[in-house]
Amino acid sequence: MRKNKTETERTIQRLIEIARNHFTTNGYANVSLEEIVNEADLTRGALYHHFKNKKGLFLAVFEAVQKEVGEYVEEAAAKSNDSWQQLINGCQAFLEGAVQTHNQRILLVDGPAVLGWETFRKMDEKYSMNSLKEQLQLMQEQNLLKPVSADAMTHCLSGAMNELVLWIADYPDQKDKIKEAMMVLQHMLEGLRENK
Amino acid sequence: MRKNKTETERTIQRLIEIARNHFTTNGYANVSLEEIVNEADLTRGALYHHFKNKKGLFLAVFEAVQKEVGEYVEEAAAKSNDSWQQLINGCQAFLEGAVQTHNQRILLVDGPAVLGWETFRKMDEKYSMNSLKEQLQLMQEQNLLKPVSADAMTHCLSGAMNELVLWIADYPDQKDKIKEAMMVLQHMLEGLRENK
DNA sequence: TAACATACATACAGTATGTATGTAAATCAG
DNA sequence: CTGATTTACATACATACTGTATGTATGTTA
Repeated sequence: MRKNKTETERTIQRLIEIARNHFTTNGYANVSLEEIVNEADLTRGALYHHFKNKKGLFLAVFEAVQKEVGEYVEEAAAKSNDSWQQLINGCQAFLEGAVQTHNQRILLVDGPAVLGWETFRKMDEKYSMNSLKEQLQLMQEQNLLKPVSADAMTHCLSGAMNELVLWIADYPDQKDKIKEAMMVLQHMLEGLRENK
Repeated sequence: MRKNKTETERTIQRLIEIARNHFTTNGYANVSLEEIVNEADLTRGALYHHFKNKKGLFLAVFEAVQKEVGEYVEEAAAKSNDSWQQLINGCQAFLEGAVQTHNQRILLVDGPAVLGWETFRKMDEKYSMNSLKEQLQLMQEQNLLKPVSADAMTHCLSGAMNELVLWIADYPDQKDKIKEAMMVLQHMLEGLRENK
């Protein structure tokens, strides 16, 4: 080979990064692979060597973004020992993480449409949704939450936050909007809290 | 002209209906206009005469679906005089309406991606979201809801329901899932209720 | 060093959108 | 009633993009 393994890996990462930029700013459908490989000083042959097709490239980008946000959420949640506070921290971190750098377009707009709802949901469950669900189930076992369907709760919360992200992303004063959103979320969660 | 006005209108409606079927079953990106016009015994020329482009056709379909669901929601809400019950009725009707006949793919998956988030949100606000927001604001004025951002509440609820629809749609026992979802929604709304 | 694999480049085929142009029928003007 | 114009399409074509097949140089391994 012309290049050693790390060099090749860097090529792949570079393609992912460039693609990520294009996808976030122009949207999946409006991005041609030619633009991407041009910027990477490669040809489409190289791209198709490393990725199955356009969707495959998007999948790689999607995973990267999701992993990034997921880690940010976990990190924030871990800052507290109180289950309830962990949930709140995680929610806020998700809003913050998904809003920034227009991740939301990849995660929430193009993601479902390009990958298909089935694939999208599997990915979402694997990363962000799963940890949320586990947290909610844990809290149910601790009698902190009412004994209603954890699945429904998970999707309810997840959906609420996804939409809130897209709402927030449109405003310049995102800090304020995140506060407003968190107020609502906290109240809603209170409704699910088990009253002792 | 070869045809009178109603005849022309019927051509347009036929195209919208056929397109709707194709979009719901195959998704926007996997539908070629040729398939659609073939089924309508027309050519793409006809389609481009009545619609600006593929996106324009989708927009027409999207509007039709949204209007349909919106009317179903309004109708359900109007069955009660109690504001709180109206909200509950409306929420349930939305779940039912959006779930059926795979409307969800057009409304919630392809919609944002194809139209772009901007356009999608405008449409969504014009139809479904607007009535929800008005209802929430009304309830706030009646001191039924806590005085938190009505915007945030609207998006929160709307997002929750959207995601719930997509979750529910995957199950054969949708009636049960809708019940589960409504349980969670009602609890969450309780958290937003103003305690006298 | 010969066989093979890797990392690309190049060329091409297929398919889809969108546009420009053509045409028959219907309506309208006088 | 007849010529002009508009409507509702069809046809033909230009363009763009994806995906695939093939070629090639370079590195690796036996």
